[in-house]
Amino acid sequence: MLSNRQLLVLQVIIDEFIHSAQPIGSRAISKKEEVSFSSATIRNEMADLEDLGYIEKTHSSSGRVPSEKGYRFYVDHLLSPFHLSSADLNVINHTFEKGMVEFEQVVQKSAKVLSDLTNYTSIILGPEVFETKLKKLQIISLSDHTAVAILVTNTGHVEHRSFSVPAQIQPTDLEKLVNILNDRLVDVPIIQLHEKLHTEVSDLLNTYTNNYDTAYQYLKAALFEEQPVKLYVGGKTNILMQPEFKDIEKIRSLYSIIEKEDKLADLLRSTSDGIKVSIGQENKIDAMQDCSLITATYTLGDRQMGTIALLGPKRMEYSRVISLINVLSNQLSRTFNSWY
Amino acid sequence: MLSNRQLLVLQVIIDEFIHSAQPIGSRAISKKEEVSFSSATIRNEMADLEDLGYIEKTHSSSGRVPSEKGYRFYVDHLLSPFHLSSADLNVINHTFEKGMVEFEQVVQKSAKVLSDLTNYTSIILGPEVFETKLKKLQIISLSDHTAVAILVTNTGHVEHRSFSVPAQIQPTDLEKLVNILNDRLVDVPIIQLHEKLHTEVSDLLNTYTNNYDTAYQYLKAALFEEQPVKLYVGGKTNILMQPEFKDIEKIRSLYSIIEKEDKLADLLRSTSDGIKVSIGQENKIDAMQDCSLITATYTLGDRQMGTIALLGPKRMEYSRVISLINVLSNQLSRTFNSWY
DNA sequence: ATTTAGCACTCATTAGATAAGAGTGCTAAC
DNA sequence: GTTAGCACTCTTATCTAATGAGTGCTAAAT
Repeated sequence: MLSNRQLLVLQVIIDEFIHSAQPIGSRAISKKEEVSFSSATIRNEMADLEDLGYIEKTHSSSGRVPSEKGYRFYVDHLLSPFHLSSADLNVINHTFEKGMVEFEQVVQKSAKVLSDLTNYTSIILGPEVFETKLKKLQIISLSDHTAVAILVTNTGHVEHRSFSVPAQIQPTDLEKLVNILNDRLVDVPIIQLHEKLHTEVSDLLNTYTNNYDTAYQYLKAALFEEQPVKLYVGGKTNILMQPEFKDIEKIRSLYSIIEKEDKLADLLRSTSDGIKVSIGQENKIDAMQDCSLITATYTLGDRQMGTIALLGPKRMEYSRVISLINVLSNQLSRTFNSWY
Repeated sequence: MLSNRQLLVLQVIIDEFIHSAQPIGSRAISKKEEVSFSSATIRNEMADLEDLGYIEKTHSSSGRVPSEKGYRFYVDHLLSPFHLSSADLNVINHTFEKGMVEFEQVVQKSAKVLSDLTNYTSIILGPEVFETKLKKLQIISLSDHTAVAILVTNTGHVEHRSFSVPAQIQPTDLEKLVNILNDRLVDVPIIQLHEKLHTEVSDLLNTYTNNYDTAYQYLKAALFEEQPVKLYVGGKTNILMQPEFKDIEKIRSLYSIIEKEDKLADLLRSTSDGIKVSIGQENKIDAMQDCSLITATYTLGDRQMGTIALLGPKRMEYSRVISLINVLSNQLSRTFNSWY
């Protein structure tokens, strides 16, 4: 169990290091006004903290740097609730106050705000389509052999896909097909669409000429095959500002992860409720071993809807960042809930 | 006027430098099999080439490096037609052979192919909407106070925007409005849409109740206000591989340009027909002073439709890259033309 | 009149050597 | 328990050769 003085010393070291990115020496600590002990005393405490694994030296006579265990302890026990500046709150509120009515827009702006305010890289996943239902399905012929299929959800999301129409299918066939599908599928949750298509609709279609069947195959391929991940990344270049990433090799490996959207999406999707902080090695992904990832979920009703995350160096402004993410994920939840 | 031998020396220097990124010395040149002179002779020629401004030293006793004037001369006069490897051609053909039917898809894939094959950063602008016409306009009510407007062009492009519907407007109002608009505007080129809306339609609408007018204002705002630039960038991280960008500061300033899509779009839009190479200072943009930008246009009929570009270090594989861009822009033109 | 061999000279890069400074760990005194 | 004092360690910066790649020039060879 750490003594109060050890807690204080650890706190000061981490706070200072977060700002300076430089190893912290005993003298620097003893000079802080909340500390009233000599540097020699601090040195003794530091030696103990090092033995316990909370801090490290970069070389035998250097100041101390937080270890991952140190960060972990800091995040779990030393984080005082942070008072966001009214400037920060203003920026966020200002973003949300103009009436946005589209998922994408809201999420994209959120990602931007978050990365701008923190100077880290923001990643937002979702929203997932649990509650979204089919509002309308439509096929519009463009020419004899091409058409575009459009799917609209009750959330205002529009999915579309062009496809080429085989010669044996008439535009009227497509029209009838769409009518049938609309009859049957409107208000069906998107997530069940695939299943419903198989069970209910294909029977129905089989009673008609086989033209419908082919047309249906095409339509299915066009609209439902790939549900691309919706991932929004903001402030990619902020990484370049961090002194811990002055090494091009590190940047490269980190960027190559960020570009792999599906990997990243899986990572965020696996998050459970609430705010979670992964520090360094706690991250499964190799290239993130020098990073911290903070994730929070936003919800619609009691349903988890998506994840909002921030990627930065281990030396993160945890306190402020967690508050910001908190505010923002709540704001997201509130906004989406207000729509339905 | 340069002698044949000077041309040869210049060519070898640039070719070598493009591959090694290292200053080229006289001995290395004299060893090349196409060169049959001693290093001393080469040195004399190099001194002349330097006086003429085609090559430079990095310091007083270093080998030579091409100057921008040298690159310019190389591109203008020394570029032998490059035989693309069949591997390269295969990759490109393979990309285009599966029946893609959507602008976006084609352009996106092209950007990816181009950056993958070259290891530079590809930027594709467009396609512009000269020839595209309105195919269908639609408004779908999502709830009492929100709706989504969808615009479909004859090219299969779908534009959509959610908006909130003021209380005084009824869903039926919207329906009527859309019917009127569809009657009048289908097959009107997108580019004239704005104008036509003002001249023809607003008169028409004014004869009805003013509800239409408000609804129309909303619709206009939702659909036509901002025509976002369609810019596709591939291989952003390839920049990190280039030895000339080992300086974080340079990377940062270059990325900050790439992120400013509108600036970039303006840059590409200003391109005239054919292939154009901008080397270093020839680029207007400060952050690109160490880069070369190669642009080509693709066309629909005789109409310039968009621009395809490649951004890399001045030390670019001009020959190969230009051939690739050529093939790809032709392929783009061919694909689009085959659709209409 | 070219071309080339030879050589002095320049400059970047590297390695070692030294000095300064920051910070520690330990001991002994308070 | 706390602190002053001091030896010790390691980093960083600066300096000095030493090395080597490459040039420019001169004089000889073709």
